[in-house]
Amino acid sequence: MPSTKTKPDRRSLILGEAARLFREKGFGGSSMRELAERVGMEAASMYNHIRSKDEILDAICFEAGEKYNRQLEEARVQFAGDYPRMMEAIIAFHVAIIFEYRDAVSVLNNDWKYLKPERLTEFKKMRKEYEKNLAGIITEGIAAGAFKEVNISVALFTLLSSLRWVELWYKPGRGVSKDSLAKDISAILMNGIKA
Amino acid sequence: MPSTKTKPDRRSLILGEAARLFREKGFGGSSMRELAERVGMEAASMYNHIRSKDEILDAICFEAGEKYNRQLEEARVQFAGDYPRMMEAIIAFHVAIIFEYRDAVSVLNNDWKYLKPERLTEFKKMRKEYEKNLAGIITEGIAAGAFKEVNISVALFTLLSSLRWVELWYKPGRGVSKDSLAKDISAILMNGIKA
DNA sequence: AAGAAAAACTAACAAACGTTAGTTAGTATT
DNA sequence: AATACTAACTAACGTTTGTTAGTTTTTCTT
Repeated sequence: MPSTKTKPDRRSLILGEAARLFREKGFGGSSMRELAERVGMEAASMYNHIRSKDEILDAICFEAGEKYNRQLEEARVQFAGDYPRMMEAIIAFHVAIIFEYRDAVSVLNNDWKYLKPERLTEFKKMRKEYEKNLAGIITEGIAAGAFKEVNISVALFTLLSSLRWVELWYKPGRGVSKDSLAKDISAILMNGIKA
Repeated sequence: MPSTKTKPDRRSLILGEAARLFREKGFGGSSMRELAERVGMEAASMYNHIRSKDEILDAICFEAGEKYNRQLEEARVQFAGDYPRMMEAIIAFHVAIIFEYRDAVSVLNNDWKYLKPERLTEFKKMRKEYEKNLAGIITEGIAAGAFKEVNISVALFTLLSSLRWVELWYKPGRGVSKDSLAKDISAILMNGIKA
């Protein structure tokens, strides 16, 4: 049979450790030598598994980005027509992705601007597309009478930024479950804080 | 009379240009030579006005941080007892500071982690204190019956992150006034988006 | 067991980094 | 006019950077 979990998979190890390091020190502040130390090999040895430092950043950003794209499409079809539930699902999967891929999400959010020019353009396109889809959902929700007539751009970015902060704020050890966190965020964004 | 606007004030020029550069490329991604080029002098010449690259970051972060502290204290006393209005004022001054000191705010938000260890500790303390004050306001607002019984930490970070995003999203040329933006954000955070 | 392929190593490169030293030109003070 | 100060300059320093070359060790295949 084909090896299912036998491979050590050094490349994934490097990418994962790189995400951790970039999260702590930023892309520019992280050196290949320090990364190599964490991985447990010499800097030069890593080049047997990756092409360049830029390629590492590239892989992390786009792999994480695609996770978001897939989940958004899934929520779109699964809760078609039911906008409040769809929105809750969107909030929930954002939280879930952050819980599972915390380091990569951090890199996606903070270090995307250091992508090589050509790929940077593509990344921005992907991101804009995501925002457009999400804005579309809000617009439809308003049209369907499910949402208030809020400013769509402001609602979009309030939503995205509230979710982004989870990555910056959430500390794994604190015993906060992702379900309760998603629920609390939903409560505030859906109903506000005013009594 | 003492010179009120006669001084060229190279130090401020350097700090301002540094904020712009750090915003674009990050602290680690910005070199003293590139900064010097933007300022219009040689890299070495800047050391007549600043002590080190770290000192630049330090000055930007703490100066911007103090603006927030002052304004929060002001809102606290000005709207004592009226929690909805106080919250709206807080949202408004966050937006106002971002409109006026966009670059510095970006550095404050993104590059604070590169402060020298000793100052980093102090910065974190300042930040934690700010969050504590804001959390206190929310808590009091709930006790006074002005706010719903939301999760305080989640409300706090939803608020802060929604405001933080303004810096990332807002493009100066787009003709969005800071008053209308503050109003739209307030509407969503206070009342939610659900119809 | 032999040979091939993969993955580690050491050593070194050229470039860029923050910063210092030493000097010079312009400006203000005496 | 002499002096002191400010702010610019050029040149260079010692590190660190990402990366390559060449070699040796480990692992897989036959």
